[in-house]
Amino acid sequence: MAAESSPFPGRRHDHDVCISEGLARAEEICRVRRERLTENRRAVLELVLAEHQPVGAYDILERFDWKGRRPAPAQIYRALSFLETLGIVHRIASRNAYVACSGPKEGHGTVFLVCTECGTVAEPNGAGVGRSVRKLADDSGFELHTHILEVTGLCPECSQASGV
Amino acid sequence: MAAESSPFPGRRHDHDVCISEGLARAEEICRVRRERLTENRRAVLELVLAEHQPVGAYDILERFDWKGRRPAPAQIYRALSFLETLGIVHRIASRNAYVACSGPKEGHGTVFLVCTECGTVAEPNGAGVGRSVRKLADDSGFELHTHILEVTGLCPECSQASGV
DNA sequence: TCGTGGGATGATACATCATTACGTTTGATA
DNA sequence: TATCAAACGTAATGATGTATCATCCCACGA
Repeated sequence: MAAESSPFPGRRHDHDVCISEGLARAEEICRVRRERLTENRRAVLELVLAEHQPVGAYDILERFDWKGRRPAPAQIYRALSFLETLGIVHRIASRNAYVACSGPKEGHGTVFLVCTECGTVAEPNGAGVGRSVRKLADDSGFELHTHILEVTGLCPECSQASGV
Repeated sequence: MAAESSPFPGRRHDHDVCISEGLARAEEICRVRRERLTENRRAVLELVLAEHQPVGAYDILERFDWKGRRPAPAQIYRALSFLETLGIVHRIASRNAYVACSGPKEGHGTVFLVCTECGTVAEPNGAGVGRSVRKLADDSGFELHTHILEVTGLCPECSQASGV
């Protein structure tokens, strides 16, 4: 049952759906916020959506073939920070890399499970952890603004594979 | 009462004690593990201990005046990673910076409260959060290895100052 | 005391990640 | 269609982190 509610994508999930849903969400958010999902931003988002692993900015740069040209780093970083403000891309600080948000849930963008074997990143529901963090902050007299939790270990599939 | 158990150093705490205790702990750990706290490592540790704020590797490099010479980055990074394996220095990934460990507690090295105003970093007892994280991992079928929680906000003093 | 072997250092170069600056283009809207 | 802010193109630079390899130093055993 844990597996059914697992935030990890199955081995054979239809990844095209992830991509099209991600793009659709981006378009929707832009529509609501009256922002522009330009060609550049959309192209970067597609490259981030292409995998469930975190991607480095320079990886994106290398894969970025836009009408034969290759843009400068600034262009990638501009798109990435825009997508971050939209909340559809998150930065994994411990890896200097970026992942597409797997969907708007509670605790969204605050907890990441990073598999050290296959690199896959999942965003579980962080509500429980969020409560612990608020309690911790209160007890310490700390006025909480944001928190990021990065967990490393083995995803269900790699855990199985490495001999349970 | 929360204030009394606050993990934050008081405004006028005796910082020399922090430094000497930090060095003493490092010596003790090295003695037990049969490692060498060389001049280089000790000097880097002293510079990290000098503040309760995270320090960048290149900040350390600038302040590093060793017999008139200035070492190369690698030397600082080598000392830092050694001190990290000892568990007396932690890396704050979101800031690419390093802080001295405030002491061996439960949940040690996994939760950091970072004040965005004064930069002070505290390590509260992370036991409660640790339990939430384990539960979260279990529910997701994730085999947990490590976790790092970085919380940003205002420390008690800055929170007071900014008008409660 | 002397040799020896492994860990630590010194130094150079390089790799990776991210931002600044500035002129040009584009697109919404008045 | 005139205007202006936002986004882009490009170059340069800054900030952070590693690789490599020769040399040095120290614990330890002969």
